[in-house]
Amino acid sequence: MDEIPRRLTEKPSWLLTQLTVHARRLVSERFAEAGARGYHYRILAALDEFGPASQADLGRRCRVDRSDVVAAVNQLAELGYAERTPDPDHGRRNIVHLTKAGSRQLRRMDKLLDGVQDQLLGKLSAEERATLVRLLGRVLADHEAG
Amino acid sequence: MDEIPRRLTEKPSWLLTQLTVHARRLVSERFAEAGARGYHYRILAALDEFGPASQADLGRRCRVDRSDVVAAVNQLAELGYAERTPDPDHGRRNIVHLTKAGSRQLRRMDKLLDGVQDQLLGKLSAEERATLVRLLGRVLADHEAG
DNA sequence: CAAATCTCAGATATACTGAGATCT
DNA sequence: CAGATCTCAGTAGATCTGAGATTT
Repeated sequence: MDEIPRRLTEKPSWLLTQLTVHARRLVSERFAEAGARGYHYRILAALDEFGPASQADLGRRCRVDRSDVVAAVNQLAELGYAERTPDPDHGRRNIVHLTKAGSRQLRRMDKLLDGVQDQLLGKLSAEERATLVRLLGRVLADHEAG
Repeated sequence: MDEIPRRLTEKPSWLLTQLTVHARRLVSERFAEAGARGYHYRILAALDEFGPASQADLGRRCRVDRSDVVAAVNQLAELGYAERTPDPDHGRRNIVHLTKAGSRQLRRMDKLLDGVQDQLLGKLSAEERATLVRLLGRVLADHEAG
């Protein structure tokens, strides 16, 4: 395996981007088996945890652009995992809600993702994994806040 | 700030991809000030540490696709940061080497990146930063190896 | 013929921007 | 009018694929 320049391997920004490449590949390969995409999981997760919501809310919660929520909800609706109904209190707004098939699909994706996290974190101990998740979570929270 | 579904915030793959979004933005904004791109830094770093190399070697060392090395070296050559000369021992192969201006540009980018790491890791202590870099490095090494 | 190299042309998924139409 | 929403069309950067030409 070719040696990577030290300037890169010492920098958190490089480590993050490179690891993300691996993570994305693992995730999208698994999801592809279930005919799903990353955006689908995000949106299904938000619908499951917070209940029916407008597309704008879904986008804000899942960090998905307003524009991409449209396409993702279209796909979820075609697959029968979500339904879009007009909001009676607001003509322009839609209310998106989870179907039973959508719940099942979410649980299916949960299992696929559990496997991915194991593949991803490889040989880290349970304690090291927890530390990593805690540190990443704190850094992300700092950026989300400020 | 809208609440993120727990399913997401608990998963390392989500944390990595979201943090990478922030990291990339910080890096590319800084690099843009110097008229540079991420691939430029990778390649300049490899040239500096390992000396002149073929484009194929550069690609392997920097994890840049063969196809994108071509474009990046074109740009570096136009900017006067690298030179491409045919390999006398191998007709098809080029040898890329760093110019003095390239060395200076690399050091300039080093300084920009130092600032980025501080912005990126925000409020983590020195010890926490070291832990994070160590854990990320181990995970990445596992994937690179296997 | 196999294997490595360089190059181009195009695809992909994620993220984003601008604009327009609709509604409160 | 401001402000939120939905939608479309298009852009941008990073990564990768396929193919062809060249050379060992």
